Amino acid sequence: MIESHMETQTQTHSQTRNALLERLSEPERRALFPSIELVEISPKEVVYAPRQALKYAYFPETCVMSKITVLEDGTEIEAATIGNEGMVGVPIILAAIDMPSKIVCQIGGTAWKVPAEELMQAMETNPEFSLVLKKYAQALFELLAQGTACNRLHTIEQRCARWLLSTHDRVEGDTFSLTHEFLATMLGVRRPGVSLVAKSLQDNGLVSYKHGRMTITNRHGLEGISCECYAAVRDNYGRLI
Amino acid sequence: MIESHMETQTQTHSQTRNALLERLSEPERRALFPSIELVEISPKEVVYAPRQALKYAYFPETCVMSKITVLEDGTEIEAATIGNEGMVGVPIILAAIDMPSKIVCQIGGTAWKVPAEELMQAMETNPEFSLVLKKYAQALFELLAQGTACNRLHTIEQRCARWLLSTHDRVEGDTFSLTHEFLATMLGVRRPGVSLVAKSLQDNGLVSYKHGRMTITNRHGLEGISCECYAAVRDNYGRLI
DNA sequence: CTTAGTTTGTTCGCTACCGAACAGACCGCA
DNA sequence: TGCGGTCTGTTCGGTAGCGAACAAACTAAG
Repeated sequence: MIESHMETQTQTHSQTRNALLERLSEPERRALFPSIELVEISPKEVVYAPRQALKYAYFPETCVMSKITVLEDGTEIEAATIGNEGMVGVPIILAAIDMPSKIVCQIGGTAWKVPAEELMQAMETNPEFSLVLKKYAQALFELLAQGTACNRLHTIEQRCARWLLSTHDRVEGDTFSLTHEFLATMLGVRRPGVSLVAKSLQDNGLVSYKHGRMTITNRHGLEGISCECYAAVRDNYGRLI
Repeated sequence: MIESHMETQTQTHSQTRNALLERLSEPERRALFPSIELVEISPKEVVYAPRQALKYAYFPETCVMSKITVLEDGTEIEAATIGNEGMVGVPIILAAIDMPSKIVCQIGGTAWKVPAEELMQAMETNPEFSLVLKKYAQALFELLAQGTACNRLHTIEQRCARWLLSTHDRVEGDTFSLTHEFLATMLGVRRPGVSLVAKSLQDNGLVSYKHGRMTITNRHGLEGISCECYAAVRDNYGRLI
């Protein structure tokens, strides 16, 4: 449905709006991924539950997903944000059939869905694309390493700003759906903690929000508030890809 | 020097005491890694500074290394522990020429040193070994994801116990060199915080220490104190390798 | 054995954040 | 237009851990 809709609007998928897929020409994409499919993913949708078989990789276009660590008591906390700059399913290229993490959709939107076998086959047949995916895996690897430091050493405000910036980078426009409750879970803090910070950001004109809609009104200001982790991760990605 | 010493003691290196290298037969190892070398690494030695060219991979035998995230203000904090179960240099197999993290030796000992080119070549020529390294990369990947949650949500005591257990797994015997100061840096906390916890562990007979020497006296007890992250990471490694 | 350097013990006041709870505001739906 | 559910504002007391500082214990080297 979405597929045919897009067909008429774009040049028969010559644009994927995903940084990794864009490294392939349209004929290469068609050849490597005969079963590729554009799907719509809804907010809160669980794309992969822990230990669920990794049958597909997803290359986000306009959606944003999160890699979530789930603890025994059910507590969830975000480990990584994945959007149009990357892919869900790095473990597939590392020969895993499943993973302990959970993948949840943060911000609804579209993503390209590719069967795991086709992805693995593509790694074999196309060395250039294989290289791109490996470098993305490396970027994600170092993102997680930065996250361990960030979660331990930075304040809610800093991490909140970081999260807003990296989500803003991945969505269209300046407004997206986001509740304090949800952000609190992602950051691993209490909801009132986020509310307090959010109010302060709004009072300072950096963001504006109302009942589940967040708008970034001053990116530059947020960058000043954010911890260095935002820039560190972005720059490392830029160096690699 | 170490090389010739070992030659006389072991069956000409038929035993590597590294879980990953052990997946190769001795002839395979000789063929794949003509330049492999057993080296001694000293405590506190910086094996890789941030952004230093990744010329060698290291497969620890008796040493224990740490992947460290370095922040702009110079603060350091451990992201992962690497010992005889794994390797230093996963980014090499992900086509990186360097990385933002730092690699430091925690506990001195021996490691097998392999030129990056030989490792990359081995990935090409030996699919089974390539698979093992990919799976280890995946294990490390999920270890970092667990670490983001752990650093945010678990107490000093829990993380302290986790660290002691995972180091204990990687060294010979129950005693190793470790100061509170050093452990505090690894965990990203103050030194008195560690001293307090350490004293409590000692009072409860779980460990015993004096002036830079730590002895694990009750592993089982430590496992009870530790957060779930120790077991989660260990089990995930076990499933993969 | 002495001394200098390292390691550990312990204290202080302070702050960020927690867990819980409740009130008010907003929004979609009947 | 009102009602019920969702979202945000705000408060409370409590605690884990911070930063700084200093004292005591140990150990190695001369």
